[in-house]
Amino acid sequence: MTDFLCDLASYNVYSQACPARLVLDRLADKWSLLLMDRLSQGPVRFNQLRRDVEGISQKVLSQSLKKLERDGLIARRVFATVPVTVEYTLTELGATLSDTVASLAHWAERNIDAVLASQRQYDAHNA
Amino acid sequence: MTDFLCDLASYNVYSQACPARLVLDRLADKWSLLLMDRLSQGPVRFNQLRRDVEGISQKVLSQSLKKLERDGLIARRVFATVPVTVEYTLTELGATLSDTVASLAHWAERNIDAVLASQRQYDAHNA
DNA sequence: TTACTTAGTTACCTGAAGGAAACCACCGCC
DNA sequence: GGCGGTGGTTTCCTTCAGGTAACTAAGTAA
Repeated sequence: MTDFLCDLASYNVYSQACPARLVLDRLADKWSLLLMDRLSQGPVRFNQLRRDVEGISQKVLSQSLKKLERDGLIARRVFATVPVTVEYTLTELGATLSDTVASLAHWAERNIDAVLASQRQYDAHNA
Repeated sequence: MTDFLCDLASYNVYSQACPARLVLDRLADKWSLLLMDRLSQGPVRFNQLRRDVEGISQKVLSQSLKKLERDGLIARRVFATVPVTVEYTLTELGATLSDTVASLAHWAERNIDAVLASQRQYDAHNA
């Protein structure tokens, strides 16, 4: 079994050692995709993100942003205003990912009804 | 702040109540994306999946497949062979998602080096 | 002087995800 | 009779992501 995804780099996402799994794992948390999607619309400040992405706590927002920044997907810029302003933007690298992220979120939006219907049917069948 | 993703359905992915978050959360576990990607290449049996997707345990594989089936993304077919054969395939709904999933995994593969480099730089800077 | 804003950090706690290992039934093979 | 393969379930345990709440610090406005 081979996979086109990893052949060129002689990696295999299905392999435990494949570093691409790190990327997948990073995005596979509760908030990263949502934050990436929000930032794809333009620069946003910390508290604005916190208000926009409902339900995220200050701590987790801070942690998530740090991880995304460490991965080079977003950039953090501090402005010496009063009070201090911190602006987050997608990097070029992050921007290359945003289309995919958007299409994922877009898919969720378009197909949520089908998914919910399937869940109801499944639950009814196994009741 | 509005989002093109949810406007038509009067949903908002950033809203806690948006059901699309359910989909995002479902995919945001350790194995779902990997399993979807593996199944996008064609039908696979249980133990074949287990062998291919390195590191997944029998229990978690079983659980993940059930959830994906419940969501209508994959189908389970039992063949009365000896020993019994169980084959998993993407549904039509699942197939519409596989392109996006593949592009996400593909992105990870192409850009893993940039991500790892960014991590090293970040860690060096904050040492 | 009190309160509010900015952007965080820290401590504590809990639930759920996931790993390990054993167990099940069925059957073929040798 | 014991081993291997099929496809699971169950139990137990641990880890960690994430939630809550309090705290910091600097400055502004009432």
